[in-house]
Amino acid sequence: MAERHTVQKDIIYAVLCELANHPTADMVYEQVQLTHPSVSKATVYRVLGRMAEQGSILRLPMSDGADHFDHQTHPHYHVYCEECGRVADVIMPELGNLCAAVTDSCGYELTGYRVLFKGRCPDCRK
Amino acid sequence: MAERHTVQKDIIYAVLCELANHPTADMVYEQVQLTHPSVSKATVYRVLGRMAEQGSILRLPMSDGADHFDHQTHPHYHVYCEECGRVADVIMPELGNLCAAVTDSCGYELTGYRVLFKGRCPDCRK
DNA sequence: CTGGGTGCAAACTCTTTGCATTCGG
DNA sequence: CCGAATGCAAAGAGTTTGCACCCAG
Repeated sequence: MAERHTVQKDIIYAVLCELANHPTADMVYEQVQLTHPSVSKATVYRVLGRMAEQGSILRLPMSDGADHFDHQTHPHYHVYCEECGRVADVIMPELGNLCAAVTDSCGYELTGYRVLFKGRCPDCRK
Repeated sequence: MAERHTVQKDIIYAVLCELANHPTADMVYEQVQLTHPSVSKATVYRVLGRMAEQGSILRLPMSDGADHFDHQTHPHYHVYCEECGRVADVIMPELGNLCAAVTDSCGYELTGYRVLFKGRCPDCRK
């Protein structure tokens, strides 16, 4: 019943940290392949999904298809470059105060919120 | 070259307004089927996609799979019920001031941002 | 030993696309 | 008429799942 420790988990988490640039599950898979070709895609998806559920990593749903993952779990925001698809961190004060207003206006009990900025990254602007 | 007016467009837009509850393309398709069984799913996706591109409706990417659509085009926010999937409008002051801070912190040229709240709707809370 | 984890391939969901046909202007 | 829009079915991307085998505790 207890969760087990496996080599695959270590590899996948290590790759996620190494890539750092908010990769998709598929990007993680590709990178894992380079050093550990025997790890299957299903395992990468399962491990990332499980870790995201447990809160040890973050799942970042982007507007365009694939979810990205972030090994940084502290609450922060992201910018998505609409030209190259790159994702960067945004440093900004918390918006926690928004939630109260929302509950008041619609009667929903809030559990969280998600903010995603879009634009063009410094490289694409040049 | 000019865009043409077709019956399908009218039907699809009418259904979108009628459903009002931020339906997915598939929900729109199902509803269209009831009265106009000859309209194909591809057309529903194409028409909704085109209208969203032109700005006559909004595409709302949700965390869970399918995109939802909104016939209300003025800028506003949404809450997603994690229990039943329902989407509601959120009345709240604009957050435009956020963008300046973001450009400063990461060097991205901002084109927009997206906010999505999550929680449980009044029905699911009871 | 035992059942959680893995690998593989097939299945699934949402969406897009190629192509022949239709029909609006 | 002419080409934008449609219908159909097949393909595509991203992700999940069933099942037999494997291995961590």
